Amino acid sequence: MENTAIDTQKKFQNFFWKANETRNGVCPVRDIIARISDKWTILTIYALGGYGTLRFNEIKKLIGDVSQRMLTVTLRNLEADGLVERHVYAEVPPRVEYTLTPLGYGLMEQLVQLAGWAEDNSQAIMKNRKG
Amino acid sequence: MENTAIDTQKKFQNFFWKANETRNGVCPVRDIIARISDKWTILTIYALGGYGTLRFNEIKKLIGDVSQRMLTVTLRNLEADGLVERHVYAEVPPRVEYTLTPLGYGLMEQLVQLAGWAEDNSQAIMKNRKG
DNA sequence: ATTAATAGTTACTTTTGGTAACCCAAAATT
DNA sequence: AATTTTGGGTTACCAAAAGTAACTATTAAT
Repeated sequence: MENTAIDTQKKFQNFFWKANETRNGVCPVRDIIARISDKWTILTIYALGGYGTLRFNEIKKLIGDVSQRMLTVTLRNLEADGLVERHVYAEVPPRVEYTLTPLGYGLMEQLVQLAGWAEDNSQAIMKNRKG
Repeated sequence: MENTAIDTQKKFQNFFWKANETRNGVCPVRDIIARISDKWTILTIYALGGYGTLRFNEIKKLIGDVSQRMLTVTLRNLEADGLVERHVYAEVPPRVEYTLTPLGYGLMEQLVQLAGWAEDNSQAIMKNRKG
C-alpha cells in the first residue's frame, strides 16, 4: 500500500479520517457511529426530538415495529450516554417519560440534516436499486 | 394516546417525523437509516470520501477490523444503491477500485457533519457513561 | 373475581454478523 | 519445475444480536 491513493491526500485524511484516532483508547467518531448504528436508536431520537417528551408506549407506537425489549435496550443505552432522560412517576399503572437532553438535541439536529438529505435523494437511490 | 404530547405538536411532527410516511410503499428516511445502520457502511463511505478512489484491500486496511466478507457485503449494498462505483480491471492479480458517486458524496457530507458533532461532544458522552 | 392498563423482564427462536478456510490465474521466488 | 504470493473475493460454519411470545407487578374499574 505504498504510493497509492492513500499517500496522496494526507491533509484530506487528517481532516476526515478520525476513525482510527483514539483518545485515551476510545475513538470518538467510531464510538458515536457504533451507538447510532442500529435499527432503533436513530428512530428513537427522531421521535423524541420531534415530539418532545414521550412515554414508553408512545415511542413504541410512533416507531411502530420496534419490540418492547429492543425499545427498552435502546432507551437504556441512550440514557447511559446522557442523550435521553428518564423520569419515572410513582403511579399505577406506571408512567415513565423520556426526553432528549441538550446533548440529545444536538444529535437530533444532525439526524434532521441526514433525514433531509434522505428525503431529497431517496428517489435517486430507489431508481438505482431497481435498474 | 389522545391529548398527549403527540397531539400537541402537529407542525413539528409534520416537519420532522417522516419515518412513517411512505412514498409508493417506501419511507425514504427509514430506508436510508436502514442502509447506514450497520457497523461498516458509514466507515466505508467515510474512507472513500476521505481518500477518493480506493482498492478493496486499502479500504480493508483503513477500517482495520472489518472482515473480507462484511466489506464485500457492504460494498455490494452501496453499489446497488448507486452510492459507490465499482471498477474491475482485467488484471492478474485482480484490481478493483471503488469510488463514491455524486450521490455517495452527498451522504458523505452528512456523515462529516455527524463526525464533527461526534468529536465535539465525545467527552461529554464519555463523562456521562462512566459517572 | 376478572379484566385492563403501563412498563417492563425472561426464555426461546431466528436472523445477522464474524471467523477461517478455500478459490482463481499469473508472476515471482526457490 | 514446483511452490509461493498476490488481490478480491466465496463458502461453510459458529457466535452474537435481534425478534417473538409469554410472563410480571400493582391498582382501579367492571
